[in-house]
Amino acid sequence: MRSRIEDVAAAAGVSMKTVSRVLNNEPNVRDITRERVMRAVEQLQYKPNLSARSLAGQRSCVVALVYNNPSRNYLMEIQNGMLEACRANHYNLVLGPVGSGTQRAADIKGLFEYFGPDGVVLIPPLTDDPVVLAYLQEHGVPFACIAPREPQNHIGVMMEETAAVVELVAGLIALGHRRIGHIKGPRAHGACQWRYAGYRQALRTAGLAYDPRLVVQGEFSFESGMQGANRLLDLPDPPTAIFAANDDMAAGVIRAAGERGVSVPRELSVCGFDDTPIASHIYPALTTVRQPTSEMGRLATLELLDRIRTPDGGRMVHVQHTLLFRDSTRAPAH
Amino acid sequence: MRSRIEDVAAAAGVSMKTVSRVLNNEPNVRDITRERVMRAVEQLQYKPNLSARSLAGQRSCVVALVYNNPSRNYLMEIQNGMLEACRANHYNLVLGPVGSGTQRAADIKGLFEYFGPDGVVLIPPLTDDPVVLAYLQEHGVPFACIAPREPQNHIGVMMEETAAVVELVAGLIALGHRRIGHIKGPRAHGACQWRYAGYRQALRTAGLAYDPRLVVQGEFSFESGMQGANRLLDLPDPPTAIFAANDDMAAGVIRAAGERGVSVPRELSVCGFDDTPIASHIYPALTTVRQPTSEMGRLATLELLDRIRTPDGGRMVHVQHTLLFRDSTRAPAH
DNA sequence: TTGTAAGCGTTATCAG
DNA sequence: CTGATAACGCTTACAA
Repeated sequence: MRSRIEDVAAAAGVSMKTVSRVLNNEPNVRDITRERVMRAVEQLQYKPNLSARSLAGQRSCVVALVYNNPSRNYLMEIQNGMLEACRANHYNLVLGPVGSGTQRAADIKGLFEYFGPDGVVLIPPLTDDPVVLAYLQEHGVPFACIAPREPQNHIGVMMEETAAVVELVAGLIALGHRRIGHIKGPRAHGACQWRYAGYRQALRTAGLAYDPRLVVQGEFSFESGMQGANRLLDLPDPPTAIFAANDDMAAGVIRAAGERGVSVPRELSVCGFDDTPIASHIYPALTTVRQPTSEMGRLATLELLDRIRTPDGGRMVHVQHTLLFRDSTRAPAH
Repeated sequence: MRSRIEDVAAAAGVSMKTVSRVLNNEPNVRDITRERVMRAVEQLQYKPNLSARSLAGQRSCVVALVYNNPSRNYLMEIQNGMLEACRANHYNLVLGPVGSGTQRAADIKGLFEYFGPDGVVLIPPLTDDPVVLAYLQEHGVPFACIAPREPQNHIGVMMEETAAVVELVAGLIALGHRRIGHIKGPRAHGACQWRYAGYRQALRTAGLAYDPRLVVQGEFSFESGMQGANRLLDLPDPPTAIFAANDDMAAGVIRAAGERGVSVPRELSVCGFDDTPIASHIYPALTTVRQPTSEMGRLATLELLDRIRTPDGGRMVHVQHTLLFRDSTRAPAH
């Protein structure tokens, strides 16, 4: 049979409460006592019963990852990072997919009624969702945001996306490109505004005029990348380079170019954002920006746990990007 | 405050135990009583407390997905399917990544000590892992397998992979291909033996000789697909078509061909297996076999829950494959 | 610094 | 068929 806290107490010659104090890192225990308890825990291979702990402690020891439509790869990376942080802190991770439209309010309500997570991590595009944010704030649920549009109001993790894109587009300009197209991400994603801002800023810095015809709206999907590319390449004066706001769309651009007989990178340079596996698996390999996504999941969870444990704990952490110039970009033809 | 079972009992004018009986679909409750209780549950918006239930009921209401190194897309699909089945049955899903080598025994032990899942779903390559299977059997833990090498001994889900590959390779032969290469998946994956068997069977049926030089070992990775393709294309008499045991390797084949100036599908036909997103996002789009992966996760979970609830419950479910002939295959050049 | 006793919200036992 | 009462293993008062 599995050992209980009572057995540990007996073995260490102390009371249950003292064992509980040691296990929860509470103060007011002498070091000697603490050690004695730890030894008993070791010997008996004691593992706390999570259900009992939750029931008595009126907390769930659960954090939820709440999401809606993210790219599978992105979600998987975030999830892995969160899992790591959860395990290290004896928390459990619950997945909280929510539907769209009116469904999402009901879904998040159900998640809380059922699992009662002690806190929540939000990823785009839900990071900026007013319905979800309102629910969490009203119910006083601690939450951490990944890549929110308004970082100053929240705790969580972010990357300087604008700066990253400025560097990326400046790289294209340095190669000699003067007409650079952009395929935007969906409006609901706050991050896409940062990426668009970086595109414009890079042009401005280089003294290049902004041509609105070179900017088209995408939806982050491969197909929307193809459509966007076709629109841009149909222009009387088409761009020599296209920056798509994510890798899936950039892959769509490469595919569309291939189908039109436009050679990448000889006749068209393409770059994306995220460095998902597809970026290095398509031909030619994609120039893109790498986010430390898994690390962002881990850090967001850490900040969330901080906030859970202390009312004003947690802050907005910044992580670094990495530019990856690969085979899909080159100096323009002439 | 959240309503408890006691409140429901009071509202319905019955005892707590009777409410519990109704909630757990236990027998020995009159229909009238049952209805009365249900109405009270509705009115009070009663939701059971999971921790209390686990503590008292000596079960965790948790099923674990135990995995090791699968493709991210595959894992994500399985996970989604499991999540659906778990939610529908008021079970919680816990992710159980395990390391390799000696680590995996410790990891799975830790998973059980910590979460005590009521059952486990195994996916390749862990489905066939003797260490993991031994642990589960010794501890009497119910488990379901996805795509196991020895389906007759387990409950879970499988697809007729051999038959699928026979159809696929027969398709290549029908196009006129006579020298067809194969890049195998890792040995630890039982499924790869089925795929290899299908390749050989299709050749045999068509009366084509088996040439061992046309079969190379891969590791399911994009890179190993590139390596395998290079080895096959370096042969004095290279194949006109290559069947890679999964899509990532097939994508690697296309990339390697591109880098050598070999045109796909004009000079080389390529096909994969799984229909992951990359299959439709690379250029040319990949001919492949679709598995209903998410559905497999869902079905495996249902069989597992059946087995958890009744000692001999659960069986090996078969699911259908779908052949997808796309742009990466064509009749050979001459 | 430590211990005692009373819950936490269910399910299981066993009696009606 | 139904109900009172004792677990389940832990934490939180409160006492010492």
